[in-house]
Amino acid sequence: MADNTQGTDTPGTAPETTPATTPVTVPEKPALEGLEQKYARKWREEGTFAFDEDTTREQVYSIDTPPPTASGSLHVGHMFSYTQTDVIARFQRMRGKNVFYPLGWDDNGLPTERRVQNYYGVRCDPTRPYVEGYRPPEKPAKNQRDWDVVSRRNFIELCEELAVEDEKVFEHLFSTLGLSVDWTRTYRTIDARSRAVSQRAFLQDLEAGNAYMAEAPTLWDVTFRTAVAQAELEDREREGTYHRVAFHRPDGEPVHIETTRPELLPACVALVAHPDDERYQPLFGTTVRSPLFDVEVEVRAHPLAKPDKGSGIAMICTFGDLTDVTWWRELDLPTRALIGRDGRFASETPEWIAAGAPAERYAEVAGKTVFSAQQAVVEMLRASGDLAGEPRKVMHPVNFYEKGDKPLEVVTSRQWYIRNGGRDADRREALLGRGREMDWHPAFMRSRYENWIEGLHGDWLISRQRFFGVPFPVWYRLDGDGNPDYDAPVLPSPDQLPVDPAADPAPGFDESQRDRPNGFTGDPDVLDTWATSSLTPQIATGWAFDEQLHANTFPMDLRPQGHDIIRTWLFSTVVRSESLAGTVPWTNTALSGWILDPDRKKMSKSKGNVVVPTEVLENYGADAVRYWAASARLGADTAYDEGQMKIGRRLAIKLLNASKFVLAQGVTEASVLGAGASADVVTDAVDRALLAQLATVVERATAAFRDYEYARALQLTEQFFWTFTDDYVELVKDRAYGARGEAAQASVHAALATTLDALLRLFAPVLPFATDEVWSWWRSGSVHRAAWPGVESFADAVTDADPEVLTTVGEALSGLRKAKSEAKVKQRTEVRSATITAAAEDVARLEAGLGDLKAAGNAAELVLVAGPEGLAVRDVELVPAEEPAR
RNA sequence: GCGCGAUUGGCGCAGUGGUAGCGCGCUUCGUUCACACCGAAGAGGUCACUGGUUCGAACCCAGUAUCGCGCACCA
Repeated sequence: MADNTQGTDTPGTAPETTPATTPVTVPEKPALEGLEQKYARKWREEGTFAFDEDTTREQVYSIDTPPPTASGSLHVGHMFSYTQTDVIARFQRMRGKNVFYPLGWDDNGLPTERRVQNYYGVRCDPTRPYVEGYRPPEKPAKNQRDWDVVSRRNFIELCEELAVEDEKVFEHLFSTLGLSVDWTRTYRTIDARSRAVSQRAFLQDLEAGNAYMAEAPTLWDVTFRTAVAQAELEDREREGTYHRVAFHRPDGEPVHIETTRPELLPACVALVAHPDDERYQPLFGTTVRSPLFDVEVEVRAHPLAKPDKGSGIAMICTFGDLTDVTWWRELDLPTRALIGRDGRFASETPEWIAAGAPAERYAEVAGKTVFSAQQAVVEMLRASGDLAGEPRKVMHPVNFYEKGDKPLEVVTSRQWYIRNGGRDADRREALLGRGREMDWHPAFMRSRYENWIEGLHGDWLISRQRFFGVPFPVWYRLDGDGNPDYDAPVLPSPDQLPVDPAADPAPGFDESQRDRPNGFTGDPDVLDTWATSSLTPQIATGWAFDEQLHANTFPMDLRPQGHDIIRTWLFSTVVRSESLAGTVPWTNTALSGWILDPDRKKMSKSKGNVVVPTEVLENYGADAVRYWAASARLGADTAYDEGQMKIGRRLAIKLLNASKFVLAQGVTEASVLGAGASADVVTDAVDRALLAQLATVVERATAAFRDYEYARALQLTEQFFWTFTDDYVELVKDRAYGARGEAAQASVHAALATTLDALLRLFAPVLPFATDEVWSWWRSGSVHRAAWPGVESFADAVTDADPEVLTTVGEALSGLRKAKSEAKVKQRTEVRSATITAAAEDVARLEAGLGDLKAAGNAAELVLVAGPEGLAVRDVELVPAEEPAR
């Protein structure tokens, strides 16, 4: 990274307003309560996080925020991952970047479709005409059959209407949580612009040959009646039953195969065994006849067949699973498809099954579901004696649609695809290369991306036989018989987008010609939601709508997202950006972990263990919740832990109180080194040590933040903060009160003011509310538009400073406290005398801070002795409680 | 089967070559004028195991085990 550490030299952004010194006003009793509302409103009113359009690409840091499903439920996981992104955004803003931080709402897809249906009591039928000014029923009908049936356009309008309500709830949560998104820049994945971008991108991919239509075997969900893509698959262990079934050689000898899907016997096209399998080598090239249906099939060899599985020879059907598809394709086998889109066997007897007994047997399965057909076939096999032995149960993995609950079938259908490297080595390499171009946080997540690409079976199937979604912007001419011409689709021009081919007539046609011979028909399908979600960088940055904005924000700087959707959202976005722009969509990707239950299981609504985010915010405060989120590294699955929020809350309160103390000393902006005071004021070794430690913390925290290690930056800052309050502040109180003269006091004031100033900035990304509150007590503007701290402003004060002075004096103070603690007396008890032995260099350090040490330890006499041992406080003589202190 | 990650005090975690750290919890003490939504002090760990490299290993290398995840397998 070539970025500078300071960011203050980037003009036009993050202006630091430094008028005359702001008067200091500290509340009597600082508190966190109410800060969220106060500052969320203030930031919005003042446009604190507004993106400045008058900018250049170098000044911008743009974030491709995940659009939450607004119709979904609020979850603590939202607060977790969105906070992690916000912390990064705030850091970049303070470094002087013009942060482009829009937020979208994902309202395109099945969850929204279902919610709109149930909420309004309507159903979508894209063949219905659009009704101007349609209103849904007052109350949704109880029975689904009584629901209103509306056009796709009406359905989308209802969706947008409901989404507005849902989004308010999310926006309120995110706002209370302190997300510094630019609320004037929101989009919806179903709004007109997103649809236009999605359709335009598809058309561009089509023109470039990256999108194409093909008729091919496809994974099919019989419940949703739609094709599904590889990325939507999920393996589930299911019980299956192995059936040992006899095929018959011409000489009458049986060949036994084992199958979990005997019902597919009528769809059998071959048997296959491994080429090296001696048992079956004599059979390769010969034919056998299937039981019951008496269809002649070849015995073939293929290396994918596993000799140790079942009987070592498998029956290939069109299609039982994806392996069947592979064999079918590679061995160039015939197609004998029987299972339809409804998941039932074809009702007509297929032509490859002979009349007579075979056809009569087929009649037993015709029209049946897979389940019923299997029962019928097994019964017939038993009767014919072709079932060898008893079926036995096995557990085996089965492909499911991730949202479905019936196993997927393989059905041949005409679908749209986008090239994603699944069938094309060059493209695969290009996409792997893009993966290496991006910085992954954490880095090891890239292997998931690579695993996925290397395991792709085929191109990305993007058409869905659903009603709601972005329609394909495609029409087909119909010939004189009313058959569509798929080879030369009719396409809209870009300025017509978005279009709905179900409602809008094809260009050059009249609506009256719809579905008429020599007329046209609209493509009935909608795009996979990921086909639109994969374009969030284009949608958010104004691709095709605002070229200036797009040029200033794309490729984006950061994609934050969950690691569970690397294969879907992340990968598909890279695919689209590669084909549309020939570039990575972003240069960094940050993968958030999951929120786990205390028992280490992923939190989910179904388990009934969901915590309501608004209650958590109410109980602990936004800064505390953010502290919990920011304490977890990227990629780390994290237990839901309210204990961590308590710590965050304590830290935020402590920050308010410590700041109050510092400001009560008469410290003002003029005391801050670089802002008013000059370095030569800081004369005391303890003060110089504090600033030296601060310099180290600033440098290390900045480096950590730049590497997206915000949790480490927080930890460094926090640790320093506690040293500051527990040791430094205790040590210097005496001088701060002016007990040892004005020069000594001025030195403390400068150190206190400079440290407070830096701490507020360091904490600002994580604790935006408490820090801005303190900022308002003594500074103008918002800390969130102030520059990230650098060491330059106080570098002169730490030249040759020894940071160990504070550490060593602090250690000695601890020793005195321990003596009092062991004597079970009050910490304020006076020490008449004590001896401190330490290494020679530590004795020198103690001498440098002796005045502070005596004052803080309430010690009259401290004898310092140089020795070979480590630091030790001994011979502590305490003034008894009865004896009044001098 | 391939790949990735984790394994550190009761719990949650940091530490990536130089004398084991933080927070919670626990024990004891203390209402000191920033803070009782507090502070001080303390107890508690052979850093999963085995071997190797090194003057020196929680850290590097090889392997093992357990847990988690991703991908693949699906006859």
